[in-house]
Amino acid sequence: MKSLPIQMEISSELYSKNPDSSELGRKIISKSIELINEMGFEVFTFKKLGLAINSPESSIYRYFENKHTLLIYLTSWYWKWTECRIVFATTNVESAEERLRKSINILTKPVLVDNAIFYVNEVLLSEIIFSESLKTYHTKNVDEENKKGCFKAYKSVVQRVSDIILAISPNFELPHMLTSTVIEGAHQQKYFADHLPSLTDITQEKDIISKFYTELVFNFLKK
Amino acid sequence: MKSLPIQMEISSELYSKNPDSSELGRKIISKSIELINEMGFEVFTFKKLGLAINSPESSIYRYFENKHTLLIYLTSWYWKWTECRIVFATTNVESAEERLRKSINILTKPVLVDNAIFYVNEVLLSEIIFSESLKTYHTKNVDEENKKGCFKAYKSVVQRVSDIILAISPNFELPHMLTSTVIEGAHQQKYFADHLPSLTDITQEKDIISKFYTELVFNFLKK
DNA sequence: GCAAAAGCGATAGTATTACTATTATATTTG
DNA sequence: CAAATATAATAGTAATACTATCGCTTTTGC
Repeated sequence: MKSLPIQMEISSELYSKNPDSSELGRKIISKSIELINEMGFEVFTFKKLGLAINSPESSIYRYFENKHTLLIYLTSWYWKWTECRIVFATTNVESAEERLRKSINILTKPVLVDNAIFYVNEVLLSEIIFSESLKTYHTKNVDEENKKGCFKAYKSVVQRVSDIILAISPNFELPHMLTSTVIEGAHQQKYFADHLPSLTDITQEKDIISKFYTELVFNFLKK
Repeated sequence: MKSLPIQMEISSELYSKNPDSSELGRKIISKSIELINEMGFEVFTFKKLGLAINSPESSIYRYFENKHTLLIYLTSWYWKWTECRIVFATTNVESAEERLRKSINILTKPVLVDNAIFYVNEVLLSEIIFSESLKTYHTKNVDEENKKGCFKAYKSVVQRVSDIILAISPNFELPHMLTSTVIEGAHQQKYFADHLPSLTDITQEKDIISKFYTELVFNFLKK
């Protein structure tokens, strides 16, 4: 995708002060993506982030309540952006099968180029999503945060893909289940390949994950 | 399954002192299952556990290095036990298809009765596995813990199911991927049904999850 | 049956994390 | 240019996740 004149509009529930509105805010986003990727989300702290951008911890708290909220922000950003990519990849494509194929491709492969928004490294961000996005909703506060709309962007992507599935098989009753199985499954299989290889079968290229889920879906819908 | 004269043998890497060897140890296991289930793993602490069993925090540390190790222990216990259930359900069953069907059933449904080992409530434990077991390996120390053998019990289950799949489709190249997709997918879909319902399609009975993954697998293998 | 070892309870203490508060200075804005 | 706002610098707090010590009890090994 070439650089597009877009700006991700992130729901104001997800920050205290919009990080897109200031130099410091953009530095927070940019550097946190780098750091979370390097050290992992658990080890990452606002103190370390502050050190890395030469700002006190307390300044970061003006933008985000805590590091968990920041992760939700990053994840939402990613899903908004992914929705854009899906829309661009599928508009004017007549065949619903082809639209689904392209969507699954986008959802199951890590991002390889970085050029949409200058202060966001989409390649690193997608790595974070693949390995850490589970942590956005596997918490004590899921229900509360869900009510606040923290996961809207993700749901919207799932809904969009479900709609494509329904265009292919109008009577299929579990399109959301199928879609979320593919998305989360692809993330997990990549994680397994990197850390617990005996839970997967990846020896060669990792595109096997994408192929696997594509086949899984199309075999299921063709029954 | 009727009560069986078995004892789960848990690798000694997973504890400092074997909790099965003393009253206090068994109380730790028993109560931690209750507490983690009630309050969630994040909120659970050894301090709270100590309070609940009237023992000091420090005594618990004699059994487990930290609460994460305890979760790995519980998870391993569950997988050992699940492997037993799969073995019992599939021995003397001639048809590989039937063996696979039974295995998927065991893997995708939460446990409903509790009677294998007196100090372990298997119903609650399975709830913990469905909602929290991801947290055993989504950490900074995965690789290290994997080397120590912390996930052997889980891998063994995946291997066993993969073997059944290969008995059906000897040339299929991704049996582990398929198996772990089913296990983790079923856990996740239940979690979604409970907390993020728009990511799934569950309105009626939850057995739909089991049916979905059974169909998914058999459609895939029948191609 | 007794000495040595191990297990346990009670308590105290430490380092780190995840914030919150305060104030002075700098920057923006109306 | 005055008022509002943002930031830097620093300090402080509560909770968590351990670690250490010590005296008492129970177990065990001979």
